[in-house]
Amino acid sequence: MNIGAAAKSSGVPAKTIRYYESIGLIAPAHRTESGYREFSQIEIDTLRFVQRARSLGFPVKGVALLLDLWRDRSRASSDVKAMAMEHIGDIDRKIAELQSMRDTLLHLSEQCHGDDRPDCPILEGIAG
Amino acid sequence: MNIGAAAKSSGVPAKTIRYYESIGLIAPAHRTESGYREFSQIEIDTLRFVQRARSLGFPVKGVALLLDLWRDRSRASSDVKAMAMEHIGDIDRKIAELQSMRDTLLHLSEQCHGDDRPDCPILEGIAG
DNA sequence: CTTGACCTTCCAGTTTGTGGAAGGTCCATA
DNA sequence: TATGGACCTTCCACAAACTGGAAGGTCAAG
Repeated sequence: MNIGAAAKSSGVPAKTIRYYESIGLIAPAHRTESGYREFSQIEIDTLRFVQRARSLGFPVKGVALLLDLWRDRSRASSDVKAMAMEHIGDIDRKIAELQSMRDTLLHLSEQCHGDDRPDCPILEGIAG
Repeated sequence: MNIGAAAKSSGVPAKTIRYYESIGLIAPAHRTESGYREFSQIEIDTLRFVQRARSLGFPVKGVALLLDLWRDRSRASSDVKAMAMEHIGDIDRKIAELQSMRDTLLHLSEQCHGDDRPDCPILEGIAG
């Protein structure tokens, strides 16, 4: 399978596959005589794993760790769970921050007429 | 006021003030004979505005627009409100995405023993 | 043999700063 | 007056995670 087919099959864009290879997240692909990359089913599976882990918000370095655990048949599931819980904590902090922004903005917006007049509690609120 | 005092007074780090100047978000500061930047109270107020708008999650380009509206005494408050509502929409989308990640991760984590055994529904879930 | 869809590498840009090096300035104290 | 420490200056590099585009090679069908 060449990179275009691998991209379609894994959900990771061709450009991104090359990028992942360049940063060492995935192993360098085998090449045909003419230099085209070739991907086996195992490599497609790996790419799909990466894609899913990324879509769960794990940073690329976290995905690298997850890949190591995934391939380590003697891993302890507690190690994986610890990573997941820590990541959930990160997500919770982000949600809380966004929620706080949202609350403030909504509060300010509710006080703003939103008409042709210049009077604007939103700007006043930001100015403090 | 030199840049260090401006930083303390506005909450924007000195390095970041220089950066904002370099990208044109704020006007170039006046300089003393020896080349030090000097900030007036108005500039401190502007920096504080920028700091607050950023902390509400507005991107730098959005802050630039807000600054324009802030300084435009003939603005319509509806323009400001529209920006705020759009930004709230962005935030809502981010929150929803994070919430979805969180739900999936928590669901997988709940199925994982988290002990010494290698069996791990989290990795299985990511692998698909 | 040509054409179009692939593939290759490499460089640049995105966003929002942060860290650090090399060197000039200012003020207080010895 | 000299000197030391805390400022300030510019400039370059790095962070995360890609994405776009240019220039050029390859493959398969008609």
